[in-house]
Amino acid sequence: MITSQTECDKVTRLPDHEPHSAFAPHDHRACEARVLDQARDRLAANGARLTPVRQRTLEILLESHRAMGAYEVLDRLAAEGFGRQPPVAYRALEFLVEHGLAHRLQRLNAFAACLHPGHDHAPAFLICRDCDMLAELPAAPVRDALTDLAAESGFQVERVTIEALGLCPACAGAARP
Amino acid sequence: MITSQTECDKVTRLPDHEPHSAFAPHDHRACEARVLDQARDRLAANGARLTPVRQRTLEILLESHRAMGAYEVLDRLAAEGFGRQPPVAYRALEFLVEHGLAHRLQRLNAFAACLHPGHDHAPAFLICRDCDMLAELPAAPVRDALTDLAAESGFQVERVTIEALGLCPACAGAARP
DNA sequence: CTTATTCATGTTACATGATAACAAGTCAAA
DNA sequence: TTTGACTTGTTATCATGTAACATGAATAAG
Ligand SMILES: [Zn+2]
Ligand SMILES: [Zn+2]
Ligand SMILES: [Zn+2]
Ligand SMILES: [Zn+2]
Repeated sequence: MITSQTECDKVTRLPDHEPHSAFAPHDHRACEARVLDQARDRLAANGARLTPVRQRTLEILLESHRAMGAYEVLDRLAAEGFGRQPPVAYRALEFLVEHGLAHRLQRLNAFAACLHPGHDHAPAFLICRDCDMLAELPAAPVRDALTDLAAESGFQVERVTIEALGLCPACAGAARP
Repeated sequence: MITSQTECDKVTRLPDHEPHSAFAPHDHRACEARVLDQARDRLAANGARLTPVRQRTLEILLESHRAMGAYEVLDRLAAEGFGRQPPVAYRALEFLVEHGLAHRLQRLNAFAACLHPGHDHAPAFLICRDCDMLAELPAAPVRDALTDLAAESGFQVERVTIEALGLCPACAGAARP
């Protein structure tokens, strides 16, 4: 494990790194390219290799702001000539998660590309129950509230999972016009 | 679905309902009996039936302050003469969750008895990575922090999962003497 | 350059988690 | 007492996740 739970969270104030929420309309090509670049930098810094399967896995995750199941990823990889057995996908996904390039969504048993891989972070997730879109949120305030509460009973928090299910702006608007 | 996300959270200030954290040493027999009683009351109020499988499932969950996998519960049920097929356990567990008598732990793919079933609530969970013990925490402050953050991007939060992994007081003490 | 070592990729086989669909039994209201 | 809702059980199948092992590629020593 290389990433740390300590989150930067300055990221939301740096337009270059986090220009908008995933929910806001945006140039997604640029979004993909930017993340891929940052990912490459980060791996180089860590001395880890972005091999073809790994890169392709990241690209597949990056195609949309949605979480994908491991088998969905595997089907894509297999169709492109990579191995067709589960460990192929799980290993690539695990690698990406370990290096902070993807997140695992516990509620969904699924994975999603990290949108600001330049920073170690443990974000909160907003998952739209209607369109499956996903956004990362700087979780520091939320996490701190939890860590404080836990400390009252002597519990030492190490890793936190914060996932919200609900309606994204678009779907909320469509439901109630 | 009968339970609501709206949490009472007054519960921690009512010694009768939440005398102590699950981590603190306590008379667990009394703990079990109290929860079982409250569960009965609640089901009666809802017009739902606590059938033998359901009661036994709840009792099994209540034996420890740990989360149990569905198949672990199933093995126990089967050994006591109930059905030995997965739906037997999943249905009982689903019933308990629907009526606010048990929680599902997303990180663990497991279930745990609710410790204060007298109130609708969506607590945060503290999970000890060493001894697997589990505690419920009133999550209102944490949840509110998240709901506010989400609102800034126009997202409407409906359900929230908050689970922390770390060390309980006992295990933290043992690790660093 | 060659060999040793590590890391990456692929496989098979299996373990664990979850649900669909159907049959039979139970219970209470009409 | 019959109806209809609910409960329990089954079989069968799907979904998710790993262990263990063999082969191949990249890197590091020698
Ligand atoms: Zn984008
Ligand atoms: Zn949506
Ligand atoms: Zn107890
Ligand atoms: Zn512990």
